[in-house]
Amino acid sequence: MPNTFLGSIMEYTFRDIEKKWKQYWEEQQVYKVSNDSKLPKCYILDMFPYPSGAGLHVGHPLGYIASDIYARYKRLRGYNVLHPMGYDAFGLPAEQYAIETGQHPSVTTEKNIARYREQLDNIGFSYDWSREVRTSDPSYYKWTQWIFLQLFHSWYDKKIQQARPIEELIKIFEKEGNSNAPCPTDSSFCFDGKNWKNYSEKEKREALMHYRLAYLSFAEVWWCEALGTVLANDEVVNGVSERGGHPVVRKQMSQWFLRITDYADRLLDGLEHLDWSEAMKEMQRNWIGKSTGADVRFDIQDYYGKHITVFTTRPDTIFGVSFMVLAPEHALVSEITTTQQKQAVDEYLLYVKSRSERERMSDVKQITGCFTGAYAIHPFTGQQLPVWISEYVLAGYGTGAIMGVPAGDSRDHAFAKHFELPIVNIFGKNYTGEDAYSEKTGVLDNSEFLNGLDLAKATDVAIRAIVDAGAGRAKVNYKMRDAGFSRQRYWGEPFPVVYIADSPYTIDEPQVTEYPELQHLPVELPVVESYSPGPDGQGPLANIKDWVTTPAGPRETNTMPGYAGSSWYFLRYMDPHNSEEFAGKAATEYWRQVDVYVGGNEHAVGHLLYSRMWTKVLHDLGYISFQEPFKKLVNQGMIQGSTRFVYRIRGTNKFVSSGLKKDYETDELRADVSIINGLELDTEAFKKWRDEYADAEFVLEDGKYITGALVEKMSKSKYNVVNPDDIIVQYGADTFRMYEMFLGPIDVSKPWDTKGIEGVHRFLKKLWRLYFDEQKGWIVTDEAPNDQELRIIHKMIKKTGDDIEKFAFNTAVSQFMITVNELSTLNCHKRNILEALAVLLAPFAPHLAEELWHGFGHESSVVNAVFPMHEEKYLTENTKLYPVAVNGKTRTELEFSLETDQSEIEKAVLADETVQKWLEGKTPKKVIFVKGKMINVVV
RNA sequence: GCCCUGGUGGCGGAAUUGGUAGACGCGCAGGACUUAAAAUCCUGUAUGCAGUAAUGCGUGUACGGGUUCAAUUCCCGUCUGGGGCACCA
Repeated sequence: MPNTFLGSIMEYTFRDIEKKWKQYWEEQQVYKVSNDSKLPKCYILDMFPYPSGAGLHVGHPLGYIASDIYARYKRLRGYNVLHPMGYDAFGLPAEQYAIETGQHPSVTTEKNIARYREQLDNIGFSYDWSREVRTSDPSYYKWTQWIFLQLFHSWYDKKIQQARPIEELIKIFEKEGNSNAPCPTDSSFCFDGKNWKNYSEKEKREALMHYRLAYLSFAEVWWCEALGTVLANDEVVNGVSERGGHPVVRKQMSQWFLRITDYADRLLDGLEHLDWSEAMKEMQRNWIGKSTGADVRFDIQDYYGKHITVFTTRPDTIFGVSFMVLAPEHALVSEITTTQQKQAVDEYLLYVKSRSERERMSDVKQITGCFTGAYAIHPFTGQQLPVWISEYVLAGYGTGAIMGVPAGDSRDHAFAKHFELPIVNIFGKNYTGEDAYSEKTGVLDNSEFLNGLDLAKATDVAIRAIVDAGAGRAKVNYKMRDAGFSRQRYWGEPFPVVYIADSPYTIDEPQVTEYPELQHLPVELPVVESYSPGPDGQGPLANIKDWVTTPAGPRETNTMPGYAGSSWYFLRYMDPHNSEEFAGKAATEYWRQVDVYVGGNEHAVGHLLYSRMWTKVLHDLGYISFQEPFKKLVNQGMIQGSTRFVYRIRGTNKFVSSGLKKDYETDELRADVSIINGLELDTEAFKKWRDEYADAEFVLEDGKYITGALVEKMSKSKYNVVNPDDIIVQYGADTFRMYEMFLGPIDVSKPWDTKGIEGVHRFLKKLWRLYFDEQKGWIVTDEAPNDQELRIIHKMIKKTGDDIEKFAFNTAVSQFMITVNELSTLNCHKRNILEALAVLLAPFAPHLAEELWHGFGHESSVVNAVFPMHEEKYLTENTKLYPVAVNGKTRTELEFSLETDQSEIEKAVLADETVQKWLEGKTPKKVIFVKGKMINVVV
């Protein structure tokens, strides 16, 4: 075999090899995917990244490498594989950076993307870059806006559990009002056909707003007076703004919402058929938080016709109520608070305004609240119940009010104890007086007609009684709330909305048609000079008069949130250059769902729920024929950083090695991982690292400076970031890819350790030497393989296939090492074995595999090779060395044929010398024999 | 606080369905080759005790219980690391 393709150097020269084949792939367009193929399809998708200014660190590509291996494997198995990549390019950090540096987000984003691309290309992915999408590209967000229009023009028909066009709802309203399509947010809002016809245009639109899937309503945001802007949760730290530490308060603002709650049941039920981890499904179930119970109405004393409605999952405990608690934001608070209590309530409200929802839920030990002075009336006993407000009741959950049942709920119990409110024991002996009894077993007491009833059965009886008394109804409640869809920001999709007489109209509505210039999609984000917030908490767009002002009326100045563009991007990859539709029907019908979706589990609820909702909406409206976006989901864990510490003797510029630090009073400081080899600090590099350390002195141990180490999140500020580019320069992309996979299971977090990569690199060099000799060059022979060699390669074939299917890449890499070790020991250089090995290697180390593949004389890329088949006959063994245990402890090993039956084995085992010794003359009770596994003698 | 998830040698990790715990790699120690180094190769490496040794016996998968002939694996409780909790993406 000629070895001219490599010149005379016969070492593993990964730099040349990788450069050569990257160029070849590019020239041959081997990763270009067609929508027109007879092959079965497979759609493998990575969660696209937000292109941050910091670039990729070694943690980011973990999932990308895994999906790339899977994608390459599927191609070898004969699939037409769609494996695209793009950028989630809108987001807060770019805008923040713009505020700080004055650079336009589109400029910095462009720069960051170029950097990401360069880093991604380094790693040798098989992406079809001709399909790249960017959410901030007008040709992309045109369709994000278009989907928003569909949401605006649709409502959810509960009867058929499907979204329908809003025109159909208008026809229903004209005919019969809303009796058959009750208002999703306010069941008391009723009208008939006649009412409808008499409504003004404005009233009609307000009524419809209660039904639209994208609608305008009010929500609280963090408002910072000093900065004159709305802040993200992230930007609020310990109750003050992160920038400047200014005070912040919750403030009501007009916001767009998506009516995701209408889809709650379908989002819940749809989980059943998804190939996602149980944990991930469970998180979504908890987020949706479906619970069944009852709405119960309590009249308010001295306020005729006013009542407090509570949602409870425990109507069976209705006789245990001894007080009521409203959320501080509850609309009734201002109405029912008595003059005597007003000051106290106002003070309490002020306190609550500064508290985040998180704090309110977390601080269970700190009990706060305030009496309103008002009383509610128990619907059965007529008893007076004091009405309190407290931060532990959240306005957004249920009805924003609860009935206090101290004997049955631990928070109510703590509240009653703290404020010395009465506790009614309705559980007999089960309630001890110490803690609430929250089990659902036992019998009720002190509960009138429920007395003696089993708790499990009492719920239905109680609900019936509540309904009969006209005091409420059975109710299903969801913890999930509608999704806030407005951001007071610049760097996001503008809404295709204008306000006419203060009412929002989308640009495709008839009222706007007289202004054709307004009807154009996309509504492009205007170029701005400044990113400072607009007046009254509006976003920066409000400052651009030219843009805001249109002949029809002012534009909406909010922009869409980060998840808008990412909720449907997987559809765009199918047909990324389509200018007529978000994606053509032929394309969506061919590619359909994503077969495997790989990404971090931090997206467990947000992104994954919104994508599922958008897919269902597009399905309901007839645009696509499937209703789940991601069939199988694989979550990758994080690669953590390994931070290094140096110890400075207090008040000096002298640093003491880790082992000696106990002798001094020291300060622990982070040092950059790049100037530390293992644990040993390069003291000269350290001096150069920062000016302040230029004349640092060191106290060494054994002539070395040993640093301290800690595993934590990889981040720039912790100086523990490792850049894949550096690793690739030193070891090559193939080593990097295999090492990332070798680190451990894909789904768990593990620390990065640059030292360990040597092992994988050594392995690739060892593999190389099966094919090449340093002096002789290509040494593969046509000699026929023997049985032992065949067994090795077939075991390898089976293991690789099985492991890739399971996403168990770490064990696949181990198996490669075992195989190469075995073949090296056997001095095997046979084509029959090594050609198959090269193909198996292709998904993991594509550059090296391509080199080897061409070494065999192939003209086409290994990407298009065929994955070898394993043959069972090489895998079956006919004898087994059984571990033999006495009373569960392994004492010896005996070899038997797999055909040997139990009685024969028993005989042989009991005759064995070692077994005899451990039996100590006793007769065995029984012998447990598991064929192919083990033998256990029980005495 | 609530929800999800992890905890196995000095380190990353392996272990079909409950069936020989520690595969593979790093690190470390010793050796070969070399003037030397790098590279490469070989040997050993959970731990305690006994033994010159081969080896033998005991302990051991965060901790405490339980089920089982047999538990890293199943059940109950405790401790602890990580992620999410609705405007970071």
